[in-house]
Amino acid sequence: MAKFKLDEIDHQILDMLIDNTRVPFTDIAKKLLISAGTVHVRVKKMEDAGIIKGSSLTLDYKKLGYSFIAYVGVFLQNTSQTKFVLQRINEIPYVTVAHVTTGKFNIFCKIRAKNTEHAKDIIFRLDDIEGVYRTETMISLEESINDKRRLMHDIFNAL
Amino acid sequence: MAKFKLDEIDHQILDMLIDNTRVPFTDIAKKLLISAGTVHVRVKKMEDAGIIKGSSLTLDYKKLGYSFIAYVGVFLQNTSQTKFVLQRINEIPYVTVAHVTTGKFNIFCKIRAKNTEHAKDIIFRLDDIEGVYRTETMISLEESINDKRRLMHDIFNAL
DNA sequence: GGTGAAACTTCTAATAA
DNA sequence: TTATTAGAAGTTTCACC
Repeated sequence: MAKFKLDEIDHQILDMLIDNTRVPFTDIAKKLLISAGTVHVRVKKMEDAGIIKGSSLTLDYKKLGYSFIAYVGVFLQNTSQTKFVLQRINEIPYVTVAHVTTGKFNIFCKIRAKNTEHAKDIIFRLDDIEGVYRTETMISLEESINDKRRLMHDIFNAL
Repeated sequence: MAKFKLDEIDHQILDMLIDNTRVPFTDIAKKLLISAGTVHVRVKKMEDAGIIKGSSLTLDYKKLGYSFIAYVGVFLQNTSQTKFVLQRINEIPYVTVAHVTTGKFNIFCKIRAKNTEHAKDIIFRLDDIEGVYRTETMISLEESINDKRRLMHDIFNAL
């Protein structure tokens, strides 16, 4: 795959879309003083290149009754089981993301649950996976998400 | 704020939008055998209720040159400094999310960097924050993101 | 609540520059 | 590559169930 080079216009388009994917292309065009057709072509190109992988809603999980977040470090009996255990972990929908990591833990994952009771069930389920030696849980008392826009701004200035 | 109750139609609408926020309301309407106007009204209601907080692009950070992910546990000299340190941490755009946690660390955050060199700079910057005693880094060797759709499916069936 | 149609806005692809 | 254009498609409102 050829390396895709984004220019300033592309950056600005992404910048406008990153916080609201439903911004009309005509609005973007007006702001950037280009035509809506150009916006369309460029977005399509970025999609084709895989830079834009998709779009998603940001939901308020608290309002949906899922206010519990924790990180769970997983110790394996043997690192050769990593792939297998990772697959089992990914079968649990309440695990939002899992990482194979260096350092203390072999696998490290984030879970989203209704409450402590529910979290307990999820953690027990993780503990029960064949090859898992033990787990260690860190409960999130407060989550502070950084604006994607700021990272993007930095990415663009650094590129 | 009055508790907002989602019904089956709302779930289905969210289910269609969660993976692609630009799905036309007319498509959703057709699939759910309702009118496009109804879809519009319901989405607006969920936005007003704050269930839908926004929408965002999913970008391929690797393709943008940011292939390094790590989790950094932060030890504070004193927990009274939590708020202050959290604010300093959030000023770093490469920190995508930070949590105040129970357990080993006081604060726990995820960083996204270009490479190890860049990550080093970020971690040093974290170390340099006033009130930070020391940090502990776990490098992600492999990230496996779980489909939001699956969590949502479970949330809806549980509600 | 929901509908369906009208009025308005946006998208998209073809063509031209 | 980008702009223009025009028909297709989507959004949004509103009178009426």
